[in-house]
Amino acid sequence: MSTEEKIFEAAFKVFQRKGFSGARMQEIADEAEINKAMLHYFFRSKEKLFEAVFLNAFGKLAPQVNIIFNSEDSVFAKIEKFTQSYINFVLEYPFLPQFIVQEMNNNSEFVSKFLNVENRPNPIKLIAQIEKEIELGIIKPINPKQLLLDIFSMTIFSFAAQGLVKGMLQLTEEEFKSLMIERKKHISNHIIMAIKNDEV
Amino acid sequence: MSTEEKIFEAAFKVFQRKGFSGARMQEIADEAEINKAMLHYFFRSKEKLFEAVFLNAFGKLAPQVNIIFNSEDSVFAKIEKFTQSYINFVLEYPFLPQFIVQEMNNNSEFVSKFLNVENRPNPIKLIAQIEKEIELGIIKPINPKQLLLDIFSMTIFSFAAQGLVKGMLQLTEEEFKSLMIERKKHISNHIIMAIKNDEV
DNA sequence: ATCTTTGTTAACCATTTGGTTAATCTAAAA
DNA sequence: TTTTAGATTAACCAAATGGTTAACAAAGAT
Repeated sequence: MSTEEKIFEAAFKVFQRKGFSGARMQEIADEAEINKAMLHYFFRSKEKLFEAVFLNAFGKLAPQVNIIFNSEDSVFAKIEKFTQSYINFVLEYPFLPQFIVQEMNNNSEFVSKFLNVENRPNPIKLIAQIEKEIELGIIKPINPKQLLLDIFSMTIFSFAAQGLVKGMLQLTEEEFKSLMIERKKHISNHIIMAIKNDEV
Repeated sequence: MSTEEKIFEAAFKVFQRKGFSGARMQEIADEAEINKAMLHYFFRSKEKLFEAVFLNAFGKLAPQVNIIFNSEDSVFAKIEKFTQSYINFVLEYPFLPQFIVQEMNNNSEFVSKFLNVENRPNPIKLIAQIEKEIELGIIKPINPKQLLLDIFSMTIFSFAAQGLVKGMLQLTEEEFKSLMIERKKHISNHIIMAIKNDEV
């Protein structure tokens, strides 16, 4: 592994567990087992290094989301696929959601950058599709934005607020993980149950 | 307002928008329009000041939650009351959820302290009640912890991940707020719709 | 063989930051 | 009126922190 890669991976870890302002350049250097000057040699500044890490983290999630959101599937199928694949993915990077949510809250300057990235999660097509399926009587009348919030809330929250969730429900790491695995099926069931139009 | 109160309120603001490691003692002093030495005169250290602020923030939410969770209402009524009152409250302190979630993720040392606080949100009684109502055929079979996660996710997420939500849905402050007001009714409708047992 | 580019290190630097101190002020108690 | 206890300030301090530099090593290129 090249020095640059070592730095990047170390920064990825440290920024994730400490956030931007909590992270220390020296700690990243130690984690990477290289001299601190190398951080600046390859990435110029803490901001640039963070930006690289954040963009990479964001870039891991966004395309997945878009592929599903913009496919030809029905809304129900999209909900199933999204929740399943999102949780599967995130179980391997359990601190990504926390990290992204936190830094999008704290660094509003950054936010605007990523909103203009072409591959950002873009729900407009899905919103239109929801409206259509409501007209067709497949889905109960609902504000599509609320539905989107429901989907994101139910999938992302448990990971983004891990500390709170584990604390409140008194969960060990193991219990949390198996609850999340169960949750994969639960979420889509729950949402579809709530919005399916049963009227004849 | 006493100097101590001024400091506390300023710290409340600054910690909320910057987090523990992002906040600066000087910034808090400036916000309070007092000399920085007064912070240490009244609160000894940054940690102690933060602890006071965090405990207070947490204490604003926890009792409300418990009163509702441990009342004699039905589960459906509790869900309605909780989502309504939580969102009402949080609309006045829109950055509290973000703050609590973030710091419970970042300062695991703190977490244990608040878990032992007597007034912490304690869902065991509600869990038992959910199990009972499932047996009675009022609620569909469901893991009560998943239902709790659903409730918390749907109410807290939009506030805790405001940056992400506003960014993704391209919402102005106004639009966000009115969406949250609409959400007050939406959440309980949605959840009850999903878990109500319609079988005869 | 030597020159040049790239990688690497230790020591160093300026600034920031949490925290302290000693002097001063204020107001109430004695 | 004098004492005294708490409140307030400016100046100061040591440690931490992001960042730089100059010397040096390694590896290609000529």
